[in-house]
Order: sequence, then structure tokens, then C-alpha cells
Amino acid sequence: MTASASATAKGPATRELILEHAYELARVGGLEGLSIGTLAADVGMSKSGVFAHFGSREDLQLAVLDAAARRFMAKVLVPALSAPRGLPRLRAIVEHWCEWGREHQSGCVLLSATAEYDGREGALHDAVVAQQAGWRGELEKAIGQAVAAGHLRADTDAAQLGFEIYALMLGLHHDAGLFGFEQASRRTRAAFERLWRSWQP
Amino acid sequence: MTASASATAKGPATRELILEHAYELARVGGLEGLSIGTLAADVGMSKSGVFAHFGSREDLQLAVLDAAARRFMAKVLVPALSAPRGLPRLRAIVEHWCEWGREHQSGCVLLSATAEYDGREGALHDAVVAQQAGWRGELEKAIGQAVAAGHLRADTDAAQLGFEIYALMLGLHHDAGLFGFEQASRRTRAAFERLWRSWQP
DNA sequence: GAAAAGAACGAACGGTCGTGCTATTTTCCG
DNA sequence: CGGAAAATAGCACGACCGTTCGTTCTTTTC
Repeated sequence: MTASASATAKGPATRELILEHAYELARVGGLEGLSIGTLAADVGMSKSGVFAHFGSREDLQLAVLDAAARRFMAKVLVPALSAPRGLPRLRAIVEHWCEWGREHQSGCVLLSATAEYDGREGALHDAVVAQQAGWRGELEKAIGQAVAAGHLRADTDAAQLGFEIYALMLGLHHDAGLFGFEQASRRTRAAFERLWRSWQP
Repeated sequence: MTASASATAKGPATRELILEHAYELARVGGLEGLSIGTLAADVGMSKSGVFAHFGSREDLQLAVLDAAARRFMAKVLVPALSAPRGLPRLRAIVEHWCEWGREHQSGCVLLSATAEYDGREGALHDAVVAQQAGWRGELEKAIGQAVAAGHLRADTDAAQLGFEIYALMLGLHHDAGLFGFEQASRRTRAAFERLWRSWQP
């Protein structure tokens, strides 16, 4: 086959299918717990068939991490962009983020990846840092717009507020996994109301 | 050897030595990444020699988790008990907790364990939940004393404040691992000052 | 329809995993 | 010092790991 283009080639399609299964497996076992044999059995393929789509296990893990990041952006950031700039959009981000947390009680690839790789070095560590820094940047951008719109105090430190928002979401995920989502969700919402209030102009 | 008691028997002593090495290894690789072979090489013993001290890998992991919990209590809670009850003690807990975070940038067994086991079931999951619930209980107890002493608002919800404190410490650990401890520490302290202020009577 | 390319398979490799079993060494008490 | 008991080593096992290689089946292109 040369480069002519039917609707969809077979290769990329199954690669996507594999990534979908891998994503689900990694949610429970983390990227470190993801094994090619288990993944192949889950997809219904041979080990070598799966392996051929990624040059190595590390490349597979990188691809799963990237897929997770794209999903997160599509589920949390993109829908919030339809809310008006400023505090409404910030609230929308948090809202969709909580929903993401509800759907990922069994584990979130992005979070487990930070726990798995923050102490080591290598391509995965770098990718995790880049992903986290990118998302934090988006968050701070939305905060900056809320400041510019006068919805938050003019002397708001975007990085500081971004940290506190992120910390609350970490708390949600942590407590949801251990003590149940409903209780954790209630406390998170209460904390956010206090947070918004204390940064309002 | 029967049950008579010299100063220290050999067995428990090397068991403790093994646990020390295992704890350090688990800080980096997590409890899931802890392997008996690597541990044995690290201690300078044979695999079977190490293995004999714990009936199984799972028992080893449980022992490491327990050792981590005892260390945490000894480093964070116990020293804070010498501060007077109420807000001073609460602040002391946070202070020693931050110090713990500084010494555990490369990874904390207790936190990685929650990430590794919160979605599964089994003895380790149960142990993690018990440990986390126990610590949260201690935290809420200290909060309750601060309320009783009039250092915090009388209508303070101890569980809610406990959640928010814990969330900030999660934020510290997260950001310290990814972006450096100093920056994360500054933001955590700033957040805590705001937090205390917003719950003061 | 022949030829070329792509995709998946199956078997095998060297390693490491956790876990048994049997010796051998070390420790401790009388 | 001697003998029981505890501690450690050595070895082997089956299972799984990531990876490589040659083969086969399917699809596309000429």
C-alpha cells in the first residue's frame, strides 16, 4: 500500500482500539502496571500484534498518557470554553473537572502517572511534567481572565490560586477513592465556595 | 532458641534492617514496584533469606506500609503533641508535615500506596484505608480541640477542615515532586495562612 | 491476475518474578 | 563445649515479562 487514501486505513484504527483498551487497563493498574500480554488478551490480539503498533513498551505508555491528556482536555477544558470568560468559565472548569473525577473514581491515568514518575527520570517523567505544566497553564490563563474581568481581586496571584484549585481536586480524587465520591464531592464543593469567596474583589 | 530474652535476638533485628531498606526502595518505586530480588540485593542477602522473614510478598508490603505509618506518626504527630492543644498544635502538625514532605520529595510510601490500591480490593487496600482513616481521625481530633479552645469558629466542621488541610498537603507533595519543593512550599504556606484566617472565630 | 505492502500471528529468547524445598551455617542456652 | 533451634543460603519450579524473528494472511496497487 502506498499513500493513497481510503476512508480509514486498518492500522491506525486498531491502534486506536488498542489505546482505548490500554487506557482502561491503566486506569486501574497505572502505566507501570500495564503489560503488553494482558493488554493483548484484553483486545483479543497476539502480543506481537499489539507490540508492532508501538515500538516499545515505553512508547505504548507515552501514547496512553497522551491519549489520557487529550481526553481530559476534551472533557474538562473544551466544554468549559462555551461559558463566558472569567469566573463563570472557571466555575465551569471545576464543574467538569468534578464530573471527570466522578467518572474516574477507579483511578485516573494522569494522576497515577504523576505519582509513578515524579521521582524518576526519563521520557515518561518529562511527558508527565509537560502535561501537568500545560494544564496548570490553562488553569492560570482562565484565572487571569477572571481577574481581568473583575471577578476576582486585582492582586490575585494566578499561580497561587491555581495551586489551591488543583490541591482541592487532588483532595477530591483522594477522598473519593478511599471514602466514597459523594462525601468527597460535598466537601470539595463546600471548599470551593469558601475559596471563591475569599478571592472575590 | 526458646522464648528466653537476651537483649535482642538476631531475627527481629535483621527483619528491621530489611524493612528499612524496603522502605527506601518503596519510596521511589512504590509498594507495587518493590521486588524481593531487588530488595535482597540491596540488603546483601539471598532472596530466600529475605523471603523467610515475611510469609509472602503481600505480607512484606503490609509490613512496609505499617513501618511507613509508624514513621509518619513519630515524625509528624508525636512531636506536635508537645505544642499546647488547639491551634498551636494544629499549626505544629502542619509544620512537621511540611518537613515530612520536604524529606520525601522522592516519594512517600503512604501516598503512593493510596494511589496504587484505592481502586482495587484486598488486604493492602484495607490497610491503606485504615491508615488513612486513622490519620484523618487524629487530624480531626486536633481540630476539635482547637474549636473547644476557642481558636477556631464554634461551628467548624472538623471533617471539612480536615479535608481541606489534607488537600493542601496533597498539593504540596504533588507540586514538590513536579516543580520543586521550594515553590510548592511557599504556596502551601500562603494557602494555610488564608485557611486559618477564614476559620478563625 | 501478479506483485507488493501491511497487519497479525506464533514461537522462542533471556530475564525476572514470587514461592517452595532442602542444606548449611550461625546463634544461643544449658 | 555440645546440641537444639533459628537464620540464611542455594537451587529449582512455573509463570510472566518485553522483545525479536520468520511466517502467514489480507489488502492494495499495477
